[in-house]
Amino acid sequence: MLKEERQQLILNEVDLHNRVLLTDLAEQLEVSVDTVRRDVKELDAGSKLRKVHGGAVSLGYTHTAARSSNVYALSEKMAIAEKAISLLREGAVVFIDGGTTCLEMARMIPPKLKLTCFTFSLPVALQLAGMPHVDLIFIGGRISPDSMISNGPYTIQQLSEVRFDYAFLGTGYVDALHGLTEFDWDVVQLKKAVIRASKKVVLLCISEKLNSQHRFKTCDINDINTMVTELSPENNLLNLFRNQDLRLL
Amino acid sequence: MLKEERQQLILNEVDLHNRVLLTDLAEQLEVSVDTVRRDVKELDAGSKLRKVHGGAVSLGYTHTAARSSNVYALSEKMAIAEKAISLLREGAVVFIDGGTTCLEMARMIPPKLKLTCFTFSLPVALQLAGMPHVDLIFIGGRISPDSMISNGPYTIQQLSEVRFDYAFLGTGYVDALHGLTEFDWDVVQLKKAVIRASKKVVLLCISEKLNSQHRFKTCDINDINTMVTELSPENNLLNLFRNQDLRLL
DNA sequence: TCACATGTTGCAGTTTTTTGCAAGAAAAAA
DNA sequence: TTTTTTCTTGCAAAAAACTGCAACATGTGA
Repeated sequence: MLKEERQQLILNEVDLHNRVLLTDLAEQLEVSVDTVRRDVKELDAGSKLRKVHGGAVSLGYTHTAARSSNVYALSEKMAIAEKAISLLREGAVVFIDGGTTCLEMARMIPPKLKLTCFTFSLPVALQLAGMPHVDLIFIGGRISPDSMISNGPYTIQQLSEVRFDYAFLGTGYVDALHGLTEFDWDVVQLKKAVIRASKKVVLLCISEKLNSQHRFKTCDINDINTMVTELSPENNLLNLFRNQDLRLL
Repeated sequence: MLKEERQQLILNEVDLHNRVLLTDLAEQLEVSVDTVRRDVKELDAGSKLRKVHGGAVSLGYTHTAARSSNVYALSEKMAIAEKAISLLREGAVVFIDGGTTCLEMARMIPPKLKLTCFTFSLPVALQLAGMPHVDLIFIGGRISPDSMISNGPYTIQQLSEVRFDYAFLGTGYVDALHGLTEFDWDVVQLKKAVIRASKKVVLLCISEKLNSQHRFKTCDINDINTMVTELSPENNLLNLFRNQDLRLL
């Protein structure tokens, strides 16, 4: 039997049953487990399936969320994400908000860093689900079609039952005086719940949003422990935020 | 024998059998393996077939192999999805399982049909989240990186608090005698919880899976109300399932 | 016709690929 | 924790691929 042929059969089997054992495949194909293992390794390298301990799983689900081509101010957001990541410690329990900046952060989590991540954002979850070293817990509820995050009383209730070391939050608007504000009342309730559930709150915020505000208030600036922008912490634009306990990064 | 003629015969063989061994060709054509090898190399360079170690495979054959983006047996799954969708009624509260068949079903939900959909599959959720007429509720919990679904006690507990009109389920393995079985014990617990939460259970199952089984049992065939395959309900392959209360579609 | 270039084929020696095996490491299970 | 299973690594045998070479056929031009 040709290697090619064998690998095709492995793919069939995996796609059909979602998950198969190497030993089962070996028996079925009448080759040694080592051979199957090598085949599966190759197919994995070629992104045809995913190799796991003892077997292989189908890749049918995982459209590895290709970054939607046009993210606004991507380079700034990547800079923010990079700084935010430097706050992560092995074994930490963190929450990651929705939004493109937080999504960028999720994407940039180092592949060796073991974390427990909570999120209620589908795109963030999809991103993190592809990382085997990340223990991912999705906070369910009614999904809002606009933001792709779960929201509502059920979600908030679940947030009341957990506790994060760090919450990495985005915001619609931020102002030194008026704090974090949002367009949506629902979103404010949700973010409040996240803040209540976190020991420390890190705000990821592109400098363009500084000194803007809207109707509904999430929290004061003082409720934030660390604010991450793409600017240097010494930048004059941050002067109004240079106070008390707020750490700039 | 002319080289041209010989190469044509090689192509015929490849198209006929999808794969051939160089040694077989050599014997058949009564030339040395080296000659065949050189021919195959040329044909490969001309994209007439694909040369692999020890033989050659047809291009169509490898094309189905390189379906990283495509779903295995897509047309069958679409046929199943279409039939399953015909069971949906305006305003129904349904659960949709993970897996490519169910994902296909989610994708094909008519744009005017108002539904309340529950799921614990990230890809399915992502698909449904884009549909404004669908009220989507994600059942949260720890996300398994393999299957992109939430699982574990938390998920199961939440499932115990809801009630669906219909649950559209996939399965790893199905057998008339042994019922629905899975590779993973966890998955079985989860599916059991779904079945408990549903008034009616619809199994979406490609015919290729019929008469296969694995270690852990989800339920008996009798616990399923409707089984949907891509086959006509009268097909002989379904004879073993033609019993009692099971409705074939 | 002859000399010569060109292309094809088979052979031999060497290199590469594939495969299975075994021992220790790592991971999962009990 | 201990036990079992799986993974990794290195190795060796077998199969296949590659290379260079020689033999042979075919065609070309003098």
